[in-house]
Amino acid sequence: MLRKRSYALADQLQEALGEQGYRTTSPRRAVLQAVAGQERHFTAEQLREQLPEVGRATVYRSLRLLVDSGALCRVLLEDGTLHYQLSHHGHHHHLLCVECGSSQDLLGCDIEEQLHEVSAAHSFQLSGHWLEVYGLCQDCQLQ
Amino acid sequence: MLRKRSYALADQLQEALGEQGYRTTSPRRAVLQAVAGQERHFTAEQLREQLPEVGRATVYRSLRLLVDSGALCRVLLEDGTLHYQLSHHGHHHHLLCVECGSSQDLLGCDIEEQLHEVSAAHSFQLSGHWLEVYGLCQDCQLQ
DNA sequence: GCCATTGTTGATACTATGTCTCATTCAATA
DNA sequence: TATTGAATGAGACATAGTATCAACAATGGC
Repeated sequence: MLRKRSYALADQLQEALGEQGYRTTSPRRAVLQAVAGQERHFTAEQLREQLPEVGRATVYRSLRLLVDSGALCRVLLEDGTLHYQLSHHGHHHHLLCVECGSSQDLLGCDIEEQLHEVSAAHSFQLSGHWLEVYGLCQDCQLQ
Repeated sequence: MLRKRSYALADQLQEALGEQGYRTTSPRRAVLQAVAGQERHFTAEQLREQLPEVGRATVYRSLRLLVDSGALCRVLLEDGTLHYQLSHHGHHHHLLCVECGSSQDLLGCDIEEQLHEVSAAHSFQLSGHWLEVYGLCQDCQLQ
């Protein structure tokens, strides 16, 4: 079931890259499948360990490609390490559980709007921002 | 004038560390003076270049000390590099100019409050967050 | 002022997380 | 199927630190 879903997702990612002129190669396909099979955010090295047959540089290159194309987003954990995560929506933020490592997308919030207002008040022309939110998810609060 | 001010600031930092039981040593004093003399955010390596007589490890150790004591804060630039900056206020955020590298503190904003509300709506118990805002400062908009 | 204690230093090795180079390989397409 | 340029992978290099440990030195008690 999961396997089926992640194959479908890998196909979808592959197709998206194809439309951007990138070739279908077997190392690339292996990376896409591994990425599609992740259940949580992951580090580049974690992914690489799952792909001993793919060169290090290729894993990193593929990750960059996926981030640039919007399929993956980078997530900054509280300890400063950078993780990657499948990105289902456009620009959004994450609620990261510091206990179990799960993450929820933070939706339906108008932080952007408020940032625009406050920036304007400082005569600052906003072009981007980075926001991560840390805490305990519902499950971890009970333990 | 600037020199006088940065000596005074260095003294102040030194004193604060002294109260926490840290010793006054000459390498540490050199780092504090260099930090106090920075006009913008800076990287650890930039600081180290200004202090060829101080060991690398000592520069990094002192920076960590200053961050832990609240005198410095870490700033994440848009390119992913980590900089340090004198911290005048408690917890706050930065408006970082992507053109000239200057930064303003983002004050008088209730992002925290809003994050609490939205987290609650997701049944998430907020414990911390990281926010950086990028754009153009007033001066750079004119050019 | 002198000594003992113990925090601090710095040289160096190591780790983590990438990027770059370049000869080789292989996917797309004509 | 021959061509060609994109993609790969081994390995060097870069960046931003942390760990180790012998030697040093700031502080406090005498």
